[in-house]
Amino acid sequence: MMTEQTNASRDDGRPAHRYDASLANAMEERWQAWWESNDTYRCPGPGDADFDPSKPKFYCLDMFPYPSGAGLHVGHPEGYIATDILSRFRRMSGYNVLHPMGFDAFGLPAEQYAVQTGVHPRETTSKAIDNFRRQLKRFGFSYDWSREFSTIDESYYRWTQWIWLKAYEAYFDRKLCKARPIGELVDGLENGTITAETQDGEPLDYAGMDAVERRAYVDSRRLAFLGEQVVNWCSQLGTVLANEEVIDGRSERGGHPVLRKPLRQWMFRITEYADRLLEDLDFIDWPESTRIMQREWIGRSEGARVRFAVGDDQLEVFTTRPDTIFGATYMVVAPEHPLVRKAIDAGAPDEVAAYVEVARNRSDVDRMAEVKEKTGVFIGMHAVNPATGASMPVWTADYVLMGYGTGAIMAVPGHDERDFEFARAFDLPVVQVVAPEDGSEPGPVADWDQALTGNGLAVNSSNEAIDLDGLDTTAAKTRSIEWLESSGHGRGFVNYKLRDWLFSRQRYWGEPFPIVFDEEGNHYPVSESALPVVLPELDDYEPVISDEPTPPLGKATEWVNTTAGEAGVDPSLLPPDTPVRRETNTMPGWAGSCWYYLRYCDPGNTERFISREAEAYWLLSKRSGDSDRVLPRGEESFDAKSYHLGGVDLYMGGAEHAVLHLLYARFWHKILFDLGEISTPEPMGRLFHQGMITSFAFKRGDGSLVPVDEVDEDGAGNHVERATGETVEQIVAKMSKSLRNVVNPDDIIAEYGADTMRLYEMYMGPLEASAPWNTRDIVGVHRFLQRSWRLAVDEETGELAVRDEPDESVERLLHRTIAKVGDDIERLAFNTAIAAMIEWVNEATGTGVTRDQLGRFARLLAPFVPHVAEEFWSRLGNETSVAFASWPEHDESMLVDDLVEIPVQILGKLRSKIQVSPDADAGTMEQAALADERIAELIEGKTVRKVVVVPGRLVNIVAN
RNA sequence: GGACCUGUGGCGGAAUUGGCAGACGCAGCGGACUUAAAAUCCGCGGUCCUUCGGGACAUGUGGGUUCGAGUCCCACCGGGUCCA
Repeated sequence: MMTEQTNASRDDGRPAHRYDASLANAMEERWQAWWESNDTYRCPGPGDADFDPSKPKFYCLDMFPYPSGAGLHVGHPEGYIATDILSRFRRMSGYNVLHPMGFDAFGLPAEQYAVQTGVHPRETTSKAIDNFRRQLKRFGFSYDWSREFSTIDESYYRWTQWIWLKAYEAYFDRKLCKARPIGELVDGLENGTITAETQDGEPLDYAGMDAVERRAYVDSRRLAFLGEQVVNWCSQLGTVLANEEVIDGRSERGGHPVLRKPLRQWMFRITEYADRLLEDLDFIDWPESTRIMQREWIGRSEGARVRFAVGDDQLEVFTTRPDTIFGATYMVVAPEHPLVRKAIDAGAPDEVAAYVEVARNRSDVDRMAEVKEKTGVFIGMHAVNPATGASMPVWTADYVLMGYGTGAIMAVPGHDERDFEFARAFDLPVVQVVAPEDGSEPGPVADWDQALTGNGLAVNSSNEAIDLDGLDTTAAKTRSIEWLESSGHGRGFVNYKLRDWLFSRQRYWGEPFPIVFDEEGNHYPVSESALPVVLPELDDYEPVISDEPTPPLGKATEWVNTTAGEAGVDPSLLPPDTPVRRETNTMPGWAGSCWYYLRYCDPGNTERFISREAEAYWLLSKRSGDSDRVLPRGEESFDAKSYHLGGVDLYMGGAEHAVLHLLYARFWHKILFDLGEISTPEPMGRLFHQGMITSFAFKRGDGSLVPVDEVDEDGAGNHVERATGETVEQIVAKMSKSLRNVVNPDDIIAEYGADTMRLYEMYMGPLEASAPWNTRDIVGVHRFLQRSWRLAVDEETGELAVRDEPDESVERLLHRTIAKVGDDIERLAFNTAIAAMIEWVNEATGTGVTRDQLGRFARLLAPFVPHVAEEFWSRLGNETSVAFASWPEHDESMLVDDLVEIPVQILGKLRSKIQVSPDADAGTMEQAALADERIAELIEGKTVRKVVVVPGRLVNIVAN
């Protein structure tokens, strides 16, 4: 099948056929070309002539990369190598393996780079993609490149727009707890089966609304809706940012200041899905840490909303402790709260306005942090506590955030730590309304040095209408909510930290929204048949730096100002000649990555975003057995007992996406599931985060960093800065340009070959752990490949060199190795799998192997080092790729030795060893142990109190 | 401040269920081959003591459970991540 490899031309005196960098590189490139010309890794799916539906499926997905101009660094491929090993292993075990790759190419960095260089982002992006693809291919990954796409492809973002339209044309039915077409809401409202309500669940009078109000109401219920929100406007980036993208009051990317201002923006009603996003976390095989992060992000808390009278106004608060309402002694509102503005307008002291001005410029993080000094100011108003009738002062303080709950709290200083500290700082009254559960006596409140925050029994909590005294906290909460509801002072309420998802960006390099506005400002969808709405060409895509958001797409005036017919609005919605303005915002960078895993199943489909057949095959997996593929679709509820919730069998990627990307993708997936477009409620059944590859860096005595290439190591293991001769401390740090400790995979491959590089990254340690890159160590796995090569090939002649009869112990160990490597791959424990193969090669070195043994070894190697494996496989006379050879079998009886060595302990300390048959019973082992010469000597004159025997493991004699 | 993860030779790490701690690799040392070196092959290798049989101490520190603890429990110290 392939021509013979030779290195005969070299003149360095080394054997002509030694496995070294030049031989590895030549061989790897030769096999990569062969795979490409034979479509070796093309993966047929439903609808393809050569698709075999009888095989089980395995969908193995990497988080696709954002192709930066800098190219790959050695940290990138770690996860890709791991998934490639598992994909190859599954392929050899008889699975249809879907293992795709593509590029997440819209987004801010490309646009910023384009603005800097003046080159169109499409050009720079496609160059970066070409470079990434070249680098990835050089690793010999078994991706089906025929399925590759980028999120910037029109044939892809057409469907991104289509999915957005689906959300636009849907609402969330709170009774069914799922998305339904918006038409069902309109019908229900018209015939009275659905009651209109606010976002917070307060009823609205739909019948009493005029046509404009009705339209506004229905529009407000869409899953993708236009909301007026206080947004994070970053004038330097020229865009608004999601809360998640703002850290410490600055943009996550670039660290530019962010201004808060109200703006009409496209939003996603992700809050409606809060409970389902929370509940389904229990059923997916994800790292616990990631599920915890998502739970905390969603931040569900049960409690009550309570209304307090403030003069003629009402002040509504959210509290998780409605049972402590009798202990509320003052109120606190966020500095941004409308009541503060009102107080200032009504002539509050100047210090109120001054305080608001200062607080406004502090970041949420600073404000939430436990600071020594509590700050705040009385705004000159009083609220009435509905439980006690007491008049309570209203303060404003920055420890209350406008973004959480209602931006106002009732302060219960006796039972809340921050309220307590605030009350002490400003000499506000403290009242005890909860007694400790254990019956202890906390003494008079004046002597307390901290709040009593735990659960307990209610005290001092009764009036004519309600008596909580003696109830435990849980019962008191329930009782107090009943009273709030019956008395009209409030109601039970579940609050979430999760906010609705701001989905508009004032950027050029993103997906346009398929929507237009008429002259009254009403919005109309572009019909499906008119998709995609293509991003117009612009000569000048620079953002307008201004405090007023001005999307660059506004500059494409001919594109923006069009007619309904031209834009593709359904004529039944709007006459074709109606003048309309296109939406000039674009979608954020997250959009394309929300559903790309679906598209890989059927990337060329022009009729649907994914065919139902492809989706059913690749995404729906039963918990056991694979024959029955009937879909639980339609009105039936999803049967979580029979099916995995998610379709992707393994999703590999960094933990930095634990919340945003993974939450957004789950949300989109659930919308599509509710609308019957796909058949699983979760996108990713199993998630795994590979660790980070770090790098050594060096620190001077004063803490400053020394570039890695300016440090030498002396013989004694000390590190010395070359320029000064001073000893520096070695530390482990993230790879970064400034530390000059970045390693480029191209260099490593040139020096050792891709197989060695793959092996090294997997041998560094457990996949989930971070480990420092150490180029010095690579030679170890390279030598392993050299020894493996020498087992098979005569280094002088290049001929296959095998023996005729197998060596007994080499054969025995090979069976063990096959068993261990298979097990280890299943557990993603590639480091120990490699160690096992090294042990076998060391055992066989000097002894030699047979053709048959080499064939099995080649198949063991195939997932890890596909090029070397393919070479061995081919030299053994096989015509087809080792990628589809079956995984070698092992004989269980070969795993058992005739005799095993058993440690014998006295009082838990190792004293001797005995040889017994592996299935020896406890009695036999005890006898053998006591009969052992050395043991007999040691227990001489002592009483044997007990003998612990673990058959096959050890004997422990308790004697004294 | 809280939650979770983590700590094993000079270094990366192994020990899958409580059962011989340190697999495998790097670096180091010794030997073979070589005029020499590289490469390769073989061997040694936690620390301390030793009469060379072995013994004592060892998985961040201190306690506990157990015949037996790197592994389980409690407290503390250091590192990391997330939340506040």
